[in-house]
Amino acid sequence: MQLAVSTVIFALREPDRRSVRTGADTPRHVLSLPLVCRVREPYDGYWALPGGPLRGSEGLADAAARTLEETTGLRPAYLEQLYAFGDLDRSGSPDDHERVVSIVYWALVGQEEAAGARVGQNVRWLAADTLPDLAFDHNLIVDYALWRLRTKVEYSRIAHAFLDETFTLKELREVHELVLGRTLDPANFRRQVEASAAVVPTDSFRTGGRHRPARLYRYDTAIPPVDLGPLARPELAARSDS
Amino acid sequence: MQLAVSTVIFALREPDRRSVRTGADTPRHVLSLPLVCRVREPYDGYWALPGGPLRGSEGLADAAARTLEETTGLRPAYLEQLYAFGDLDRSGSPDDHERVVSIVYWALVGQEEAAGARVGQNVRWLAADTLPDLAFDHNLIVDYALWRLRTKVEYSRIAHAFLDETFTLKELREVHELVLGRTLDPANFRRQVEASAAVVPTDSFRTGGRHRPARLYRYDTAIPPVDLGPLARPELAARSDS
DNA sequence: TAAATAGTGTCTTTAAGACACTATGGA
DNA sequence: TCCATAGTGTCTTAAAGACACTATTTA
Repeated sequence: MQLAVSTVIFALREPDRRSVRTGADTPRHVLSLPLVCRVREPYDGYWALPGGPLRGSEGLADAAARTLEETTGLRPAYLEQLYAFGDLDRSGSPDDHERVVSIVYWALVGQEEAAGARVGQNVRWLAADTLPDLAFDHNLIVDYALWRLRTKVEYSRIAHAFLDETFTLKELREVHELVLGRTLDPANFRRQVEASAAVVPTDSFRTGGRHRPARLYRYDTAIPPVDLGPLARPELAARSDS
Repeated sequence: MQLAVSTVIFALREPDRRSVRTGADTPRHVLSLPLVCRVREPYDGYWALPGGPLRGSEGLADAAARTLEETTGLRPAYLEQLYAFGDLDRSGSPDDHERVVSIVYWALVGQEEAAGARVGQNVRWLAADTLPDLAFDHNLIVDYALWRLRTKVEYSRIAHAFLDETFTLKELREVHELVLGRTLDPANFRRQVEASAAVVPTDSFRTGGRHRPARLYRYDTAIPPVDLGPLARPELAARSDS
């Protein structure tokens, strides 16, 4: 029996230049995740989630953060356990009866951090909504992580993890719109965010557009991004603000 | 490295006869869970969650259902993965550096089923809100399971798992009240349940009280109890109605 | 017929959503 | 000066909660 730890890493990235849509209302960012190309059987040549075996001296979340760092050079702004997969038919090849239990985490990476992502030899970022067939049951795992991300964005503060330290309410709203896949009313969104006390206004403004500058807000770090109940010990790696 | 599967099993049981409160408004049932007394170090003599190592030929949920059956003879009406615990300091004894990763499930058992629970030599049911110090990190695990149960009761249909095939709306409301620890308005509760279409009225009534008989409802099995998104394959063991 | 719970009606409060409106910096 | 977005006001709708009220059975 093998025990592995894998991570579904989400970031908002510049869309591929080869992308067809370059119209006026094309969103500037695409929800993407880094995948690793397998170089041996089973699933030789298929894309797979970054991960690896659990080492003897690290916790589960540590292992997730380590493989995340090894494949992308990034540090996550948010990290949470997703699910433990341990069915017997996961290996794909019916010959192989070696059982693999995968404890999967999911992570969010900020814009600034993601921009400097190291792209290794066998690593590529793919858009989350147009994934090819992945190795093992990794399509199911990504689908589940996407579902968790979408449901959690609506009742928690994890959307901030995609942004830099300060941001306008429009930028925060666009993160929600990108994740949820639908537009949100700017006026109502503003009121909800302000009422939730999740963000704190700063004295700075984002200028440059052909319009009135927008106030910059910052995340109130005193408020935890999600309510994990008794599991409140944060597995969230500290943000690299340096 | 060892991989174990444990289960937090909840049922509503008759309160202990030794219980102090026998006043008029004492609730008839208590949220309880079966625990196993350890007979060796570490934590010799402490109560612990039922569980055991994962066998080579079974899935994770199968292992949870198996240990549940072995310790209590019961079949769960609801079974869901809770969390994977794998920190390095879980063993309790600082000498023992053997790492144990526990994949924990939580289960709900119906009233009829729980009434016939087999009580083994080292098994005892304890009230969930007055637990003693348990072995390992099992207090934290139970706290988290309780938190999940309480939050999930409010937006899903798992409360039905505690009841028999047919039940009155008062009985369903009392389950919610017992789990949530507060009273609910009967009129509003009735409307919410009816609006959710989770239950179907039958033509039978519960008679016997010194009052108007209450209509019996049954759970609409066509509606899944929870929304697990892409993980919708049910891990719920079928209810033993025989 | 009275006790006790089943079940209904309706008012208030709160939050979400739709959408018109004012404010202001920059081309 | 006008465009584009920032930001505000307000109406409608839906849901939750409080609580008075009627209905029906058994002791």
